[in-house]
Amino acid sequence: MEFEPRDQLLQRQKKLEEIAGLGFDPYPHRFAWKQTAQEIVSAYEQKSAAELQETNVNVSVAGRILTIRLHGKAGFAHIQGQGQKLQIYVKLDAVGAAAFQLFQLLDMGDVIGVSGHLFRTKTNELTVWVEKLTLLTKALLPLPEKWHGLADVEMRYRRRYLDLIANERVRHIFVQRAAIIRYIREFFDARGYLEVETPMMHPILGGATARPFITHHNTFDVDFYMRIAPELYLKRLIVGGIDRVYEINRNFRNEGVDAIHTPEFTMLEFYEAYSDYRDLMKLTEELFARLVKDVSGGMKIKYGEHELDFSHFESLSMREAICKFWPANAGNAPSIDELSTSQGPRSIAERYNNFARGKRLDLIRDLDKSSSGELTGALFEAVAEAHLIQPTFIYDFPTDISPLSKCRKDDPSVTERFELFVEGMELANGFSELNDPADQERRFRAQVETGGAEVPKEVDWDYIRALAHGMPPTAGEGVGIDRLIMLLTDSNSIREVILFPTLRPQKDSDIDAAAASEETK
RNA sequence: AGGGGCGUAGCUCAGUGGUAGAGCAGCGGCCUUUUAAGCCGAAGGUCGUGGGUUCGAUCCCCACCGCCCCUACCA
Repeated sequence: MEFEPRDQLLQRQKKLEEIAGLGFDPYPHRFAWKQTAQEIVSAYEQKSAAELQETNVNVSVAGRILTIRLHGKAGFAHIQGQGQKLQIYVKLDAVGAAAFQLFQLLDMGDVIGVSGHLFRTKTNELTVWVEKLTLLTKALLPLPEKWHGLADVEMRYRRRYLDLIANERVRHIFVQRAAIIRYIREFFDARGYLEVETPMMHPILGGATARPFITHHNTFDVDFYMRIAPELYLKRLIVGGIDRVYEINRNFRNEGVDAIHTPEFTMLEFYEAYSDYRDLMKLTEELFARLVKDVSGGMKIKYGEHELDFSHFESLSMREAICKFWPANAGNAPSIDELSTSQGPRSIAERYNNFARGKRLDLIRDLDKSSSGELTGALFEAVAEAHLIQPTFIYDFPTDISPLSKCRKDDPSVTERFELFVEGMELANGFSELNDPADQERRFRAQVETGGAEVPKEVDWDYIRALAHGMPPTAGEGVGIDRLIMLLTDSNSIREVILFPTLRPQKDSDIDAAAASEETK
């Protein structure tokens, strides 16, 4: 072991030997606790000093020492178990000479168990009057600073264990994350959905447009793609008669990393037979409203500077959104009719680019190479997306950017597809699933011809075959769980809601030193 | 990928073209109801790495490494 701070490590190793020398086991195997700190606090925090004295509540509780205040022949400490802090009072007279000697050798970070009774101090803090003190684990490295906690963002992510000990909010976020996901499961289970797990390693790319991670299977001697979406497998299950199905699991996309993107992220995907995208919009509104209520108690949540109101969801077609948020001074505002013509989006994009050049905004690129559907999508992103702060459904996505969605009967240039935006962030994407195998084959072929790293190299014939066996009319949706949790926990980065976010692997001094000591063995 | 910012003691942070400081943690001592405990004492640093400018660089310049923010791609 060659960790920093070297002097404190050595000091603690010395104490460890002293403790062992006194006959105490520094790493015992178990501790017969009777209560958690949480149980003690919730049961007795309302009890007065007199009540505690009368009932003489005996407790046995374990936790990590966060602070120590030694006063000669007595001392206070706070221990923390399951996120709950609890003060203990250790007095020479009460624990005896040997245990007090042990107490004096303890450091912040050590894990201990204490038995005794509850009382209140002069300042009325609920405290354990320790009668028996047991060391449960000696910590050889110190905790971060007790008042400011751990602030260095990089170290918070790399050594999440310290972040969790030092920063209460971090623990709370992951408790909430678990509760939110549990709630989602209950929501779908109650509606007759079956939760499944489908492959993470795919022989053919599909279900989304994204650059994949590629891995290799030795025995088969073939490459697999880490999945970018479970979509095509879940729809095979719809063909197989699992009429309501969902999966909550990781997707992997080999793309940019920023506040709302990370290479592995958690996605909820769900599919229900005999419904269409309108049904899913209703379901989505209900799910989100319930989650918000569960977390906040009301229909509103605070996110950064904004107050987000989930009691009402705005709803706009993509073309409407472009018209609505068309910037002033950007020339003639487009109309729905103009956007619906075959050359409309192109001339509108030109108008936008002329405006953007003057404002030094980013241009819509590849005007000549793009289809009118692609340009409509690009216009939406350029003009409207950032304005969608309050919960807003955008629907009627262009067909050529929606290869898995059903077209509208009255307008084949758009599909029965929607996305939910909050805080300018895409949170959900759902549509009436394309179930015409011939149409699906045409669109897959078109994709393969287009080419590109984010597009499948071959047609997924087994998926087409599944559709040929008949997939009932079905609606399906994906929800970015991490982003949802960002919103519900008022977190400004996706890395705040992922326990061990993907970071560049480190060559830190600790690792180097450890490696060095490995070599010298 | 482009632009901006940051990197100083184990942690949280000051600071300066003349080789560096505080608080906490750690160490020695005092203290039997403290709570960011207190008091006394001592210790702790190749100022991210490598170049350059300079009599002299932690500070100015360049490159690199890492992280953060914004923009672009993407969910």
